[in-house]
Amino acid sequence: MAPQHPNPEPAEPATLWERIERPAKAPRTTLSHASIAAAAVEMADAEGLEAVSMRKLSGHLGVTTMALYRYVTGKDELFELMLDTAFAGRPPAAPAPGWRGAMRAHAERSRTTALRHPWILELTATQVVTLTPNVVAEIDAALGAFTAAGLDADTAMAAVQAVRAYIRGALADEIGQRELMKRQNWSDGDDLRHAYGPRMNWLMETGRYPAYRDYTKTARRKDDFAWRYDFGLDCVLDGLAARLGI
Amino acid sequence: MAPQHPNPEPAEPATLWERIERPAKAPRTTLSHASIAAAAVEMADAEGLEAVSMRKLSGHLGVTTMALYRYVTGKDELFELMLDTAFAGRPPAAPAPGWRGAMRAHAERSRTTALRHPWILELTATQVVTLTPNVVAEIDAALGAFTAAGLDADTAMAAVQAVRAYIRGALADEIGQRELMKRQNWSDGDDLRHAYGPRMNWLMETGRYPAYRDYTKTARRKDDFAWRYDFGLDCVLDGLAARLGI
DNA sequence: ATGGATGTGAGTACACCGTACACACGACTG
DNA sequence: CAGTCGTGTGTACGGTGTACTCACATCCAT
Repeated sequence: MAPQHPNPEPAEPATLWERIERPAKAPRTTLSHASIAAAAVEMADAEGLEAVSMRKLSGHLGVTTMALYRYVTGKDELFELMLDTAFAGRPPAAPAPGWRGAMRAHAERSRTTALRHPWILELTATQVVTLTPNVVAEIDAALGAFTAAGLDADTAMAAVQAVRAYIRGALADEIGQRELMKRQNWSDGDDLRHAYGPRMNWLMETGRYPAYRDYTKTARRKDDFAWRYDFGLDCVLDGLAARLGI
Repeated sequence: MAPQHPNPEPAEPATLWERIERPAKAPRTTLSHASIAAAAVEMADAEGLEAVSMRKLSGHLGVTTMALYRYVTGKDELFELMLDTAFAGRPPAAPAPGWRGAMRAHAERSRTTALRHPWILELTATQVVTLTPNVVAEIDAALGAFTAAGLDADTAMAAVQAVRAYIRGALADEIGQRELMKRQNWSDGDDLRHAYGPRMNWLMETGRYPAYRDYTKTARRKDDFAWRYDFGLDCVLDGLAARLGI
């Protein structure tokens, strides 16, 4: 055992964001948090989240696998980095009037981001820590919009969570369906339901799901994602307005 | 190459649920879909979803790994089986009056199930196919509740999806926070925020998130999950009632 | 009753994954 | 000019999902 250093640990910066902030000495400048994150996001966009492995990512960057671990303590932190990158560069606070406008803008931005980076939903469900700087900024803005309307901290957070919960769930639904269609090169939802059929048909044949069966036969807006998204969002916002008197 | 059978493939049952239905000849009866699913659910409940591997599961069942593949085409189908099992045995349609009662019951059942099997949310986000028989039954019941109130198929589905989207998102939030607390043996949310601190504190110190910072200091119901859940649910239901005139 | 068909579980093997560890290089600081 | 420390390299280990082949138990038709 070596001379046994007196201080067990000097003062490791510990958190990822703190480490990023100070620009590092830069002896060799091949890699950076930004370049790693960008490459990972690109890979996930193109081939899906499960295609992002430390090996493939390092190969894509022309670097050994273990080099990544200088910037990231493990794959979890890589995911955090990706998440924050996906939510970066979005309009800080669109010129929307009142809390309602702010929440609509928030919802629209969320959908745009999720459609561009479908793996986000998978990530936020798996990941333990999802509160990256850009995500916190988003929540902070929403929170501010409600407190500005006169709500106390608890109620404002409850309102924010109600809206964000809906957004998250609705997007998870939509993305899930879209990914299923994409995976099979289907353009139309009818294709989906047709080849989804082997399972769905059999289930429907059992006659146990009359309402669902009726829906599949008579519905017309089965693929109108945007309409359904806005419809649900309006319900939540209406409910908030009525219930909180704002 | 053997005599080259004329029919390339006789007629494989293909879908998991179809295969389950017919009980199979049963030459050896060590395993069954039910026993596999039950063991997997038990493992996931106890040690988390990531602890469920084909090897560990087979070991737990006293069987070789590959034996499982006689009942399941791959891990995806195992997950499907688990999902369906988790949603099984729930009261088919509680004696709740009207669509509103039905949706409240639906929401409560969903929360109970999610708290009992936290891995469900992780699963539905990752899984391509989440429409297992028991899940479809749930949707069918909800759909029926709305059509009974006079809604057409499209609107009824939009309403169902609005409610289910909120439920899904809200539970994902709650479960995520609870899992984070459980993972560290924290009992209180303050513990969470305290040790979450290294990251959170630093972010807050930047002063970039005034509203969020204010919330962390003045809020009192930070851990009242049930209250927030019901609050958001009521908002959605109020919005539906007002917007659809039901 | 008996012989073959049929499905079951065993065993082996492969490719891939995340990451721990020890080492070599090279630019900045003194 | 010399030393240091951050940076990237190489190797290795344990774990994963699953494809393939083979021995055997059970049931059905004879």
